[in-house]
Amino acid sequence: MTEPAQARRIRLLIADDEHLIRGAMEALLGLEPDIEVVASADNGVTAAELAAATRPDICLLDLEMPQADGLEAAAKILAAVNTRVIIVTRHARPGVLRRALASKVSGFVPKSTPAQELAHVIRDVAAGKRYIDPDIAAAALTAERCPLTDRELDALRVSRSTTSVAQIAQAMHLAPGTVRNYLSSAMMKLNAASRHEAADRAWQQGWI
Amino acid sequence: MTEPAQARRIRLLIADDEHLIRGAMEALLGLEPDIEVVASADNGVTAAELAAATRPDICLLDLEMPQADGLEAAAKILAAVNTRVIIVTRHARPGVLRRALASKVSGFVPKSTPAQELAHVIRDVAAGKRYIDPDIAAAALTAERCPLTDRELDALRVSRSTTSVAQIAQAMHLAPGTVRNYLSSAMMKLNAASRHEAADRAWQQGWI
DNA sequence: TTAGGCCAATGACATTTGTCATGGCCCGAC
DNA sequence: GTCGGGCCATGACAAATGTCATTGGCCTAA
Repeated sequence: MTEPAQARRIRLLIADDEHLIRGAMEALLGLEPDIEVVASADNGVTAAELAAATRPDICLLDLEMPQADGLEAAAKILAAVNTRVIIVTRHARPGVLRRALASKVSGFVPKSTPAQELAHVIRDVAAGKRYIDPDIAAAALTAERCPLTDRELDALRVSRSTTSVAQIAQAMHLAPGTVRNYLSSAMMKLNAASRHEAADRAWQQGWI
Repeated sequence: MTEPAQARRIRLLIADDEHLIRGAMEALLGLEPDIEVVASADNGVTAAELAAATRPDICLLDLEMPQADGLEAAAKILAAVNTRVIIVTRHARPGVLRRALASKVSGFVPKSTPAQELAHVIRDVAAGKRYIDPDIAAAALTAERCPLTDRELDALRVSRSTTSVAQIAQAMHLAPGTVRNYLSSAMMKLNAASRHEAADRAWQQGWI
């Protein structure tokens, strides 16, 4: 072999909207001898563009980002580029992990992970393994599966950004009464006392 | 002088609830020759305890922390220890800056600050200066002053954590109708269509 | 084919909200 | 002093909200 082990470094893309954190991760991970940061973005859209342009081995995506969140970006990237995705998140809502895994994400870690361990995870994933933070996995497994129907989820989603039932109905092209029914049944299933509470709860669980 | 300039390093306390970020800041700032990280905490209460124990020159406090947030911790620390406080925050709500300055905080920066610049800020503050992020300052100055009365703010505060007016009324020891009036007038002043919207808006502005 | 689930809609209903008019209290201006 | 004006508090009223029962179309699995 003419090529030492060092020569084939892990090419890494980092996406996080907070400059301080992104910079810190770049600096700390760049310090590792076998990791090379080849791109960094502050939102999901440019992350996808840069991934297409630089074809990194691993993409480290923050879940909470403007324009396109980590999951949307992951979907776009994985469809276009042969790479692996690790999602980093602040609040690990159980349902999100389920959706992340469904879209072929390879790693899922909270921001409470020490940088040292994050480097380990990156190496593991680069080697073809998967890594899911044990706490998040446990939470996702103990968490009950979503009891809501598609339209109920839709209604809750829309209700998060609107005030009146009339607006929700208009946005969904439905009769107001129908919307109230969906919201009502969702509230019953989640035993919430108002649609806001229901929407909150569904969001906390990562269902919307 | 037998003591070189290097010998008197800036003693720094870091408090942030996210391990990844805290670790990154410790590592990056500790790399600076004139800065020494002497303590780190993951919540406001232990931050205050450590500040009392280690008496750092500068305390770098995240605004969003469990147990006690950055402002509460700052108040406790400044009352007990002769030190300076820099607040780091994710979402810079205008009103919070006002309150921070009222409690003698010396610096206020968003998490979008590059680490390099953060080091500058630390040095400036250590030298007795103040530093306020220009964007946040501008937002705080252009932001209208709170038009709400004390009771209205109380009602909004409580309404964030309760569902029904009846509960709010009980918590405030008022008749339900009175509470609805406060909420109503607050909604009018903030032209919101529901109390949740009003409470959200007031929170966004940093009034509660 | 039949039963069951989801979707969509409607009408009646009790409750909860938000709005409004009103009155007492205190304080500063004239 | 007394006259507004702001804040606090209340109850009455109309509108929006959530609940419930019911209907029908559609699709899927047994």
